[in-house]
Amino acid sequence: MKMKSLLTIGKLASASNVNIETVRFYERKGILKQPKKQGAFRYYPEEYISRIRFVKRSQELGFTLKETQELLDLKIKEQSKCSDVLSKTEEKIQEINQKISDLKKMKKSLKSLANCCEDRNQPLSDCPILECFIDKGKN
Amino acid sequence: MKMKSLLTIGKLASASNVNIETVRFYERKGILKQPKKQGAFRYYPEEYISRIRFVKRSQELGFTLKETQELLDLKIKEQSKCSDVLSKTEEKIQEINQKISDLKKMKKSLKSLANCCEDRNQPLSDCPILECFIDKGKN
DNA sequence: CTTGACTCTGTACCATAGTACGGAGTGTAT
DNA sequence: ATACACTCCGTACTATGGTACAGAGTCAAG
Repeated sequence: MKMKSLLTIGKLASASNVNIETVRFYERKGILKQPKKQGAFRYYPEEYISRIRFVKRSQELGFTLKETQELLDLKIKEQSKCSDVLSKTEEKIQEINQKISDLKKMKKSLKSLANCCEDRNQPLSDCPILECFIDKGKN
Repeated sequence: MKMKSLLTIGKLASASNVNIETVRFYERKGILKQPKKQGAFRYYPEEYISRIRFVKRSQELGFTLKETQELLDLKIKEQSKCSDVLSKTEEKIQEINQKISDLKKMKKSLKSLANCCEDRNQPLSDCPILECFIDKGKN
C-alpha cells in the first residue's frame, strides 16, 4: 500500500539523516509517537522529518532527549491545559536565555583569546579563557 | 604537609561542587592535569576550582568533554602555535554563533506558542515549535 | 509465486560521562 | 602511637543516547 507523502522507516531515516535504529529508538522512548501501521509496517507522514531534525538540533543546543520531548509535547498535545503550556514555555525560555547569555560570555572569552594571537603584545598565557564563567566581584 | 591555597581532592571537589570521583575521572581523561603530589596525596592550587567550573558550564552549553578539553587546551598549552589557537577559536566562535541563532529561533517559537494561550484567537495546534529550524524560502 | 530488498521484534553491544565501592595506605590531632 | 577521617588505585556499575544484529516476516516487481 503506497500513498503519496507516506514514508517507510528507511526513507524517513535517510531523509532525516539518522539511522533507522534511531527512529525506532525514539519511538520506544516516546519521543516520536508511532504512526499508523498499514499492515505490519510503519508509514510516516512527512512531518516526521522535521520532528527528527528538531530533536537533533535541540540536542546540539544542550537539551537532553527528555527536555526535547517536553518541548515537542508542547505542540503535540492539542488538548494541553493552557496554564501548563504557558508555565512550561516560560521555563524553557528562561533556560534558553541562560544558555544564550553563557554562550555570549564564552564567545567573548574566545575572542579575547583570539586577540592574543593577533595582537602580540599580550602573552598567550594571560588569555582569559578560564574566566568565562567566573564571577569576580559583581557580575 | 599543609600549605595555604593548596587543596586536597575532597576540598577541591566540594569547592567546585562536583563529586571526588569526578575529579579523578577528569584526571584520568586528561581534562585536568594531575598536580604535584606531596607524598602520596594530590594537592591542587585554587585555580583548579575555576577549571572545573568551566568544564561543567561548558558541558551545559552543549560542548562535550572532548571539546571542552580543546577549549581548555587553548589556554594551557602556552607554547601553542598562534595559528592553531586562532583557527580553533574561530571554529568554536562559529559554532557558538550558530547555537545562539538557533536558540533565538527556538525562543521565538516558544513565545508564539505562549501567545496562543494568552491570545485565544489562535488554536494551539497551529503553534510553530516544529518550525524552529526549517528554512522556508529564504532564511 | 518467487525473489530480493526492506521491515519487524527483541536483545546485545557501544561510547560518553560519570558514580560507587572495596581494601589498602596516609596524615594528623590528641 | 593510635584512632579516624581522608586519600589511594582499580574495577565495576549506572544512565543516556544510540547502533548492530539475528531470525522471522512482508511487499511488490517481474
